Amino acid sequence: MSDAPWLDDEEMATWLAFVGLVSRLPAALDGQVRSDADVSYFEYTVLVVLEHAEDRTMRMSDLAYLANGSLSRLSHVARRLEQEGFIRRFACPTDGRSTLAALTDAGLEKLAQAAPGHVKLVRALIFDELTRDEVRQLGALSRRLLDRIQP
Amino acid sequence: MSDAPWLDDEEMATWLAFVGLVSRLPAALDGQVRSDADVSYFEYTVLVVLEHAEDRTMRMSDLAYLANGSLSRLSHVARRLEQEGFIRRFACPTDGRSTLAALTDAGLEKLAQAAPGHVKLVRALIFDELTRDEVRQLGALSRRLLDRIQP
DNA sequence: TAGTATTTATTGAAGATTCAATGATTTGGA
DNA sequence: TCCAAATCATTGAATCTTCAATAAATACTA
Repeated sequence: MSDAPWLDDEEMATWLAFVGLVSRLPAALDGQVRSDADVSYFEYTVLVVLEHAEDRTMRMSDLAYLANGSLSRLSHVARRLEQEGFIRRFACPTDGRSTLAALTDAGLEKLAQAAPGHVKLVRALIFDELTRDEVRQLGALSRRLLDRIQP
Repeated sequence: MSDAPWLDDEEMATWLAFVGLVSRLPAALDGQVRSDADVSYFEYTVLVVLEHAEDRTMRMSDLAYLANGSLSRLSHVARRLEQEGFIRRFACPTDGRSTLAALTDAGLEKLAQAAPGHVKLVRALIFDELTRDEVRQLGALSRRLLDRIQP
């Protein structure tokens, strides 16, 4: 129980900066899509994932996974998005347990509202700060750390 | 409005991994402190920040900043933490607008409950995966990106 | 094939966070 | 000094998320 050595100074400094980033970035992203298109960042992500799916359609559980959220969270959000006409849901023809969600034209317009500002913000916050090598570094590190977390 | 070029493949791959990490890490951290000590990760962070403050005491607004949360969020959380006896609040003697929050002995015990598991998890998820050079890389990148977000 | 376990999705309730409004105090300038 | 502006913190309402329970369909196994 006590066999894990504490972090040294360099690890601690890294951890503080990294966890600060992880804590603050979501609010920054959320603010932009909310003011540009009146959706949360999670809602925006759901729409983006659907946009890139075949037939703009995807199973709820796959959608939840790719949007980095729980199925329950997605289910609540999908109800709201469907009520506002940005997605529609229907039973999966090949597996009776599944529900498919599809992006509507209105949802596509919603995306068009938020996307330019989103790209601009991601550039301003992340990529304008990094050299090409650093982009590769960040990508490689992120993929490895993500693999440790994924269930 | 359309002068921001879209992300290229390498940037997009980096962004997807990074935003996935940012989305999923909080839940992983939250799960550990919640099961070890029945506090949220934000509550845990508040206690940790207080632990390292002079006299284990700090102004609410400074505490909110260092714990990476809004003042309103802290205010709600502080009420809960105070009710459970982990912190106490009192008026600042030098500035009548300010409230000071102090960690109690019970709060210190609470920290002791969560800290070993937290260090172990942070090691398992982050530092066990990285070489010393990569720790420095991640720290340097995180600090620069954090500086772009800070208000 | 029957019966059990697993997967998929939704729901309602409980709890947490955000937003806007409020109040109190201090700061700064006329 | 006095007044307006800014700072600090709290609160309640609205919204969002999590958790546990439920239900339906499919997969597995004897």
